[in-house]
Amino acid sequence: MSIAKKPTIYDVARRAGVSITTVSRMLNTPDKVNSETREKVLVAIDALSFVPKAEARARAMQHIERIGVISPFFTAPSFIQRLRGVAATLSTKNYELVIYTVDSNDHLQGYLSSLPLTGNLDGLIILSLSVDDSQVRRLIDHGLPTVLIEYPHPKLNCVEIDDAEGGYMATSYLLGKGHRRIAFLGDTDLPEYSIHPVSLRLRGFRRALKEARIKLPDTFVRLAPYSQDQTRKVAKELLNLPEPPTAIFAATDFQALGVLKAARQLGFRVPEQLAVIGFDDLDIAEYVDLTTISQHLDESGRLAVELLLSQIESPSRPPRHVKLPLTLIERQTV
Amino acid sequence: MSIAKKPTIYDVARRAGVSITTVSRMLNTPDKVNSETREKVLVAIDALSFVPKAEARARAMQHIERIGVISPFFTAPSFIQRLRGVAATLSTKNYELVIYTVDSNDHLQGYLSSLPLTGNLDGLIILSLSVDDSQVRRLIDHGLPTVLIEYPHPKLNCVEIDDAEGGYMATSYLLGKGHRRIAFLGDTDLPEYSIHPVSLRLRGFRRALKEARIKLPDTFVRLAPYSQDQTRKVAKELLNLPEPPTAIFAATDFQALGVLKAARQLGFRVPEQLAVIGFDDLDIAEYVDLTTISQHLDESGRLAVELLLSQIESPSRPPRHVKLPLTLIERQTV
DNA sequence: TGTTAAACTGAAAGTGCTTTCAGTTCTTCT
DNA sequence: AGAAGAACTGAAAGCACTTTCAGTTTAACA
Repeated sequence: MSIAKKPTIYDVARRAGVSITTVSRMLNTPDKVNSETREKVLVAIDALSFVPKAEARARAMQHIERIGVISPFFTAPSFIQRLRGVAATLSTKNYELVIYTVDSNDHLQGYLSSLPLTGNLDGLIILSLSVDDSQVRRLIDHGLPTVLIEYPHPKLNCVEIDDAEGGYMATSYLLGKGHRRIAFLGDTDLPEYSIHPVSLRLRGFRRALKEARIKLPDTFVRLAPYSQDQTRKVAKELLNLPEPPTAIFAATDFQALGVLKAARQLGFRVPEQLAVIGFDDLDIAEYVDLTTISQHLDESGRLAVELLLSQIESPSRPPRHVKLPLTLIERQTV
Repeated sequence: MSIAKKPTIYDVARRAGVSITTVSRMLNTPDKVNSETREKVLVAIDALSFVPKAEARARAMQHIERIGVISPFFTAPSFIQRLRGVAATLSTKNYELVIYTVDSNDHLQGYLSSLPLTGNLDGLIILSLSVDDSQVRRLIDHGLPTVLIEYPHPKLNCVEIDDAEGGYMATSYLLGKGHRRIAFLGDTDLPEYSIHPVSLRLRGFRRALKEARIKLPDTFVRLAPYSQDQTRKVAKELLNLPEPPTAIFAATDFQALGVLKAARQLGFRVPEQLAVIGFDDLDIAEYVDLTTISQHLDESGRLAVELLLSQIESPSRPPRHVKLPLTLIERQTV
């Protein structure tokens, strides 16, 4: 063994008979180099067992091309669909996507305090999680561009959803179809700290009924844990009431599915005997012909990435808040 | 207020009224700097809350364990469910999860050549993508522990699915229920390079029929692009045949959904007039009561992570191949 | 007071890599 | 065959620091 000098791209370039530029390109944007050249370089790299020095790279690159997403542990399909929008947009941009899933507030806390410091993120997207003022301060102080989805904050970029309006829309639609006995089925997965989207949807629901001067029996507002079984159980209770509702507004599509199944099992015909409207417009909604409020989940992810990138480019830009329009998707369950 | 740029030693030097050299020395060999100067520099550093960039990054990079997942651009729900298994398992392990989505073979090629070098990865999971020998060689040469899901390779750890067997199981089940006119509906999303899982499922299907001495009309094997519309269209063609099948084996749950919808639209009662069996056992399958072959998608992700971690711990261990058992889930569509 | 060595300091030359920009080659279309 | 473009490639200019080396100061001593 001779003097073990670490090979650099210069060595690789010389050996491969190309310029260092080409070697670098081969490493970073391989699709922009001819496959023959690529092969040559690869051979040289392997022969020298060359490893690019991370530190030098970091220096030369003004940004690291990594963006992080903090998401609740993704069992909920809506998170995934948002994430898909993020991934789709990012994949064309040559950014690395790092996923941090959190299952508790503590966990989130932890990420929020360490992530800005380690400094190897160009930007951060926080999905369906609420952050408090002090955490926001830290993010801003450390200059980590951030965008929030679903739980807005005045000092940061946000993609907001007008949940109350959505609840109002759904309810008005049901009202317009002549329903007067309308029930609400939401979930109980309440984050203790901030306003839960489902609560806002309920608020919109209440407002619509109030404006239509329809009194709402207490028994018509039900919350069930976010699971199929529980939802089905509660839906059945609703349908077994002496005077059951003629329509149910489920706060999420996922729960609408539970309602639909309960209805089927109890022999209610949809939409003739029971109308069901959901909220989200998950992929599944289309398969099961669920009428729902679309909140353009994929789009929200896309938008978040765009906000983030533009913030990364011009860090001094004031934060933007974008509210995605909600759309009523008429299908077969109302 | 906006603190845009991170400070560099130039900023510190200017502020302290010294040269960058001095700042650097102050940082690295403080004892070689006059204590007054030292004080000045220190003040400037604090004022700007300066952190040497590259160093911070290098440090951060060293201590964080990262594992990467290369996945086809995830529109298919099955990828997502596998990914979920990966994320779930990793979240307890204090690893960073980096996602690379690819949309073409070139793209994959690119990642495979650069990731082992610049990726800074401790391990790699390749999801539903086939890699050729030379790429495998490189992964091994560079000592990047890797596990493959769905497309196996002898030299690497793999989580395999016995697709042919699954096709056989599904078909036998249908046969057992008395069906004799059984059609197959697969997708056409064939990767040019290797054996497509759907082809294997078809193979199992054919074998089961052959063993039962049932002749299979050519019209009963259909391929549709992986989309709801297309699938529905093809399913309808099948059902509009003069002698339509009494059962359809859909190569994926996603397509089974299309079949179900087509059946509903054409007024076929399921399972009385048409039995449908899928493959995958997506979450949705349960909601729609689809009878299907479960390939334990979440579990495959979990397993992959475990194989990977154990390989990271003992790099010299020979590659393992694990075949997850398939399970027939009886629900309401057969 | 003049020397001289010790203690500092800053300009400039690396460090290993990325990226811009202009030039070269290869296609394709007319 | 020629023109217009697309696809590649390399020279050179960074990036954020570290290090060398040639000065300046300062201190100390005769």
